[in-house]
Amino acid sequence: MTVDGRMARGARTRRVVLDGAIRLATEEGLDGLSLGHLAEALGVSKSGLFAHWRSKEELQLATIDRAMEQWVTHVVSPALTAPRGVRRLWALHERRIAFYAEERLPGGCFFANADFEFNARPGVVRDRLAELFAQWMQLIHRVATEAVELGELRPDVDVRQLGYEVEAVGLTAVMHARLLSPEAYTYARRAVLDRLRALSSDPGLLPTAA
Amino acid sequence: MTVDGRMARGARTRRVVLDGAIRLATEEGLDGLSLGHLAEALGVSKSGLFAHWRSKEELQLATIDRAMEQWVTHVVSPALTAPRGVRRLWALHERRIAFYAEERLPGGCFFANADFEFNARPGVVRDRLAELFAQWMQLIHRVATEAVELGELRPDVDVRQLGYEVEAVGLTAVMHARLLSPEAYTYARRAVLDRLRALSSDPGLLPTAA
DNA sequence: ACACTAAAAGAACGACCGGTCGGTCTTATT
DNA sequence: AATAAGACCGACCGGTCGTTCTTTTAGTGT
Repeated sequence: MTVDGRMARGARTRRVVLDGAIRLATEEGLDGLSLGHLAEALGVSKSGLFAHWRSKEELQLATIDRAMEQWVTHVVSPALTAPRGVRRLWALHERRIAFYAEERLPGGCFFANADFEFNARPGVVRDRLAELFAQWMQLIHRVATEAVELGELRPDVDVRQLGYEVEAVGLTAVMHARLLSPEAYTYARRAVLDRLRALSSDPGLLPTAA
Repeated sequence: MTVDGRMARGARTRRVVLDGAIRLATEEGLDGLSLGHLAEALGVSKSGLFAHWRSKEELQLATIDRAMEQWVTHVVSPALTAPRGVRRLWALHERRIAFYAEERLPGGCFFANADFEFNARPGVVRDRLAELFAQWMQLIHRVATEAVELGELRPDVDVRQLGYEVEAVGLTAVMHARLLSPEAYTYARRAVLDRLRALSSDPGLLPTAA
């Protein structure tokens, strides 16, 4: 198995550009981001970007997919090491808040920002964001359902309702923390922890305080 | 008391322009909004806008203040007709969700969108948004505190924690409803109603179902 | 009728936008 | 050694951005 050095170089560039695009997009918006700024921030030429993506929209779609890869790496995968059930649901929320609090991205949450930016802008970018959002909610629902099936959450729990609440508390955290007070992270942890403990058949599975 | 027709005309124009700016900003973003688009949508000239605001930033600030007036008119004031206490807190949330569900604005919630757009953009616009956000949270805290003092909410309720949860559930509703499913409004109502009923000394003050 | 004032339009500006083009350099194929 | 392919650049395109300057229009007071 030989590696084509040209292709490898291109792949490396694409990764670097997309990571830069994610960072810049959290600050300027996914659409507000200009190719000139991006190229300048990365020390490449604007036209060089078009060698890898044929339009700004294509670059936006690639950026979204790359951001999801990062999200899976830093949030989803670590959470999946927790045992199935209520502990995994808690881990998912806990990891998300931790990811925000680490401030790995300069402008908060890529998806939260993009979802609010594009929820009223028809087009393929909005559609892709909606699709990934649906997948994310399905993940939450699945993990919650497992907790119910394992008997760790009360059988009358509405997983859609619970999923909405967990998502809402998590989504708000970054913005609230950045615009008003970092205490938001504490509130976000406690809100979900208290809720899950209240719905648990064995609260001992969860930590006592956030 | 005589009215100068010229000034009255100017004031009317300002109101019309700001209302248009609010609507357009929910779709294109408060910064993404261009003066050309705004002028065209209103059937006025771009330069005419500068007769009333000296820069785009000034217009953005005026738009924010006008949006807050609308928010007070449609959400806060109606909610304040409810009796002090837990019913008023519920009314505040209920009115907010209703305002979203009415789809009075074409692009969702002006403040939610703007807060996510500007939370990483230093400047006077961000500062003004943060200030209004703080005031809004203070209103929630005050109404919740009244409910505790009246004995309608359990005395050990942390109003900051509760306020965060109410705000999170409300903030998420529009985006979730628009991007994924209008059921979000139902979840948003039930989440807060269940929470308030659970913390109430007399759940009979609140409706039984959302 | 006239001067005065505020509102609004028109034309133009430099800067920047997304995007195209011809070309160079590097690497792989034959 | 010749050829092809991919990565990347500088120059440039038409168009739009926020902003300014000049002019016209509409309404007020004498």
